[in-house]
Amino acid sequence: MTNSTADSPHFDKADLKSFRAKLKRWYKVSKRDLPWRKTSDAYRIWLSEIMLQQTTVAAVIPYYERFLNQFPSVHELAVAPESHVLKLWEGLGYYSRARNIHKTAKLIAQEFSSDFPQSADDLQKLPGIGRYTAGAISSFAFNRPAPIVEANTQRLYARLLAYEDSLQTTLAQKQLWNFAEEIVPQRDPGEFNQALMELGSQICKPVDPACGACPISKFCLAFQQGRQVEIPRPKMKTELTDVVHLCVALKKGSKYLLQQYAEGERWAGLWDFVRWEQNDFPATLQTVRNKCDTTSSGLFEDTELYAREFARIEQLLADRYQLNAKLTDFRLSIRHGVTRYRISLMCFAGEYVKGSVKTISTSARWVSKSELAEYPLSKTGRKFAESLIASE
DNA sequence: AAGACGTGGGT
DNA sequence: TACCCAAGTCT
Repeated sequence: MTNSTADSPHFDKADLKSFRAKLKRWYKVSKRDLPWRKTSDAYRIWLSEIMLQQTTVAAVIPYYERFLNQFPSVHELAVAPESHVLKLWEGLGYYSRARNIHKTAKLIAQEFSSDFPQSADDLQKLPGIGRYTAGAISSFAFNRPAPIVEANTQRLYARLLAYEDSLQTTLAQKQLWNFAEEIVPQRDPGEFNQALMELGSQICKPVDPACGACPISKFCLAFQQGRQVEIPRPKMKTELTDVVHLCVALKKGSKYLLQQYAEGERWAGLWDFVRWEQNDFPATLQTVRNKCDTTSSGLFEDTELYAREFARIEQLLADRYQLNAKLTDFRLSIRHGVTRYRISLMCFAGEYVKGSVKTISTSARWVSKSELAEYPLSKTGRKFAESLIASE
């Protein structure tokens, strides 16, 4: 092997052959028994790859099973309404994946008579399929010798090459893809690629890599130099921004007001109670929240505090949506992170009085308690809904 | 080309 | 607690 800045091949022929053989032998006995490894059905491979984007295996498995149960083939998926797809995706995150997988299913059913393209280049033209996913489907399902680079293999390649520079640059990515291209075999490329990923996740871990158990450590430049813990270089960390959201479950009779997030908004396609960002959050409410976080008893006795704060939220609702309501309850405070935001969400409940709900959203609906279960809600929306249902 | 996009688990 | 990370893609 040569150093990481060189563009010449990193393995000679003999090394490469030995590398592949050792990796293969290791994978045969070490591979995990995962649902999507029991099939070569392109539809199932595709679904698993989309679900696994930025998502852990443990989180995916139950979603994968449920999804397949509901949509056994691309046809069933293609003819389903988008809301059903989103409902099955609820809680998994990155919901554009669900919208794209549906879009692509329709394309494949209609334009390709339900047959998946086999080449990585053609696959990559489809919504939600980038270079990695295209290579994965092409190699796993069709045994085409397409290279792959994702989190596990990226780390593995970087260590094999003792790649010192940041991996986030265009140049680094290009070099990693070149390396992947060099090592992928003509014979059993799918198994080879999966073996690389498995090795990356089980042995060549981000922290505390198990080099002692690694079948290919003798080819690893980082290991030879004792630098496997410092390679790859850690990513630059991004600052978190604190934001505050207010959320109100407005009730008219026995129905709650729900709105659907629009295209381009966070949680697009999902539904939630009336909810908005309110960063000039009154300090007094901050106090309420803190009290709620630390103790629940005693909080609800302070009726005066509540009367004052409810009035404030009612005013915000009126100003913002020309919607009149009578708040009755401070239900819960939820904190959660979304990428680079840390959201403090305060959830209130109350009775609708008057005003047009169209001012909230063009797709606002009054929904009964039982119907609530059928709508795809955001994570926090679901928590809130559960707490409302529990106390009814 | 940097930033947006969600959530849960591990340390 | 706070921070890091996970089978990326899109704009």
